[in-house]
Amino acid sequence: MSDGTKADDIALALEEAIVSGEIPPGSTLRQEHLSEQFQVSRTPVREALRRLAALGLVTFEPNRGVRVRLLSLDEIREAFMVRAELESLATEVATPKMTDDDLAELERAERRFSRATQALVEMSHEGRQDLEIARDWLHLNHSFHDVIYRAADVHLIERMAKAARRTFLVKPVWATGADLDELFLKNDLQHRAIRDAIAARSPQGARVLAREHVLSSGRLLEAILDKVSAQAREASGVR
Amino acid sequence: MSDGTKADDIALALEEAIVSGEIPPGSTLRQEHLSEQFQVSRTPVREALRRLAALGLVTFEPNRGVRVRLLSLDEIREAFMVRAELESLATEVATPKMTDDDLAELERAERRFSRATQALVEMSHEGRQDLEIARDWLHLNHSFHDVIYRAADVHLIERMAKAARRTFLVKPVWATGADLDELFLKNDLQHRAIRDAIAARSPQGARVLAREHVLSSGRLLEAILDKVSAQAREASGVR
DNA sequence: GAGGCATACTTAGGATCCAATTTGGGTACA
DNA sequence: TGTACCCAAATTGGATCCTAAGTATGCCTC
Repeated sequence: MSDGTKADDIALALEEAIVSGEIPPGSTLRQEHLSEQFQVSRTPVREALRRLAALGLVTFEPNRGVRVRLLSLDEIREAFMVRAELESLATEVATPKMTDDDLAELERAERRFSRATQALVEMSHEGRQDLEIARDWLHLNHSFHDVIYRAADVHLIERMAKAARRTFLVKPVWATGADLDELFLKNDLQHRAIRDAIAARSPQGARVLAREHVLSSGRLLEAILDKVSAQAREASGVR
Repeated sequence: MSDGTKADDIALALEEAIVSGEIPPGSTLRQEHLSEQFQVSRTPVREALRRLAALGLVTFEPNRGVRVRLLSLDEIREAFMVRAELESLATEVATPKMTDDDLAELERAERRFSRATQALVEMSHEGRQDLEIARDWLHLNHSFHDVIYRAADVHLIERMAKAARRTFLVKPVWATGADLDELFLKNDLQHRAIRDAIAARSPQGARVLAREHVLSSGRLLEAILDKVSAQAREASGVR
């Protein structure tokens, strides 16, 4: 019960659980079950669900319950298109506004992300699957862009772009492999290029690079999804 | 109680009332007042408010009530930037997908909007203030873009662009005058240009035109807001 | 034995009730 | 006279209860 109302807390917790894949897409949520899980009555639970419904994470089916939304590949592609437009816009707006402090922070964020990418690639070479490293990678990826948002001071754009971020699940992001390493490294290099363009005070350049970067991330995710489903097919074929 | 739950109905009604300016921005909403207004208990009212809060139309201040969000000029500008990006993206996506039927419908929408613009300009010349005509104009403006969205078949983009549409109020749109006529007519011509680009199967061209069109609409709204506030200043000065 | 209808059970929607927090006014004291 | 404190009224947040809608199960009929 960190802050404010319980409905908000529950909404946050459920959002996290849905986005992280802890609650599988397509499953139906029982209000009573949630209420005893969070040790509250059904009232705040329902208010939280209304919020999630407005965000598009769940759908209400009157008198039948709420269902966790499951996204098609098309919708995931759309989400990346939206992010590409909005993040590139934010980057363009941010470029002239970035102070030296902001640039220094951006560089720190970029370094941290670089290290996370290194760790991910090493992990891939060793054939390990460390969910914590993968989660860190994703989080630091977002952190980089968050620095830009903060400098751009565009609350509405930020809010909508982050809504687009939340539409797809991060759970299946944990396929790695030699074929993907190249894409991961490219992703890392793109951060550097974006920062260079900002440092060079080129709004248009930064914009184009940011756009390409997000679309490239989308292709990376698609490659990962392909690989995951291929592995799943193989596994079921063996069985 | 057209469909589904009362919470949904109330949310729709409140959304309309807020966007239309019927409920003034910055005012606080009393749950009990709303419940007797809609002839229901406070429970569905609160669920409706949660939905509006998730959409960003109102803000919850714990134990203090909900406040209708009031937007700064900066945020209105942001909303138009978002719309410019998303609508141009949708237009680009739609262009190769438009069937002849879609194009015919787009032309009809454009014609209707043209007539609404004519009516608006005539009204301006006669010095009248007809809220119905103005409302029609805005509605038909949206209709034109809705045809494009339908053809593009991009639900997420459409949802987010429409969320951006809803962030600003349409109430102050009712200043007219000779200085604004030019901008209204330009707006109308841009629709024609966009349709021509789509008909010529030029996704990039349509995209650029759509972007410029939305940004131009933003400048139009700013001009209107300027005029309205100037008139308000004059009125209070006279008094 | 299969299909349809009725009934019981499950679950969501909505109303009412209680608790907790805020705010405004009034009073007492410096 | 101004300020601080306290109490009461108003209002929201949350819990419980009731109703209605939907689903499943079982019985009856063909």
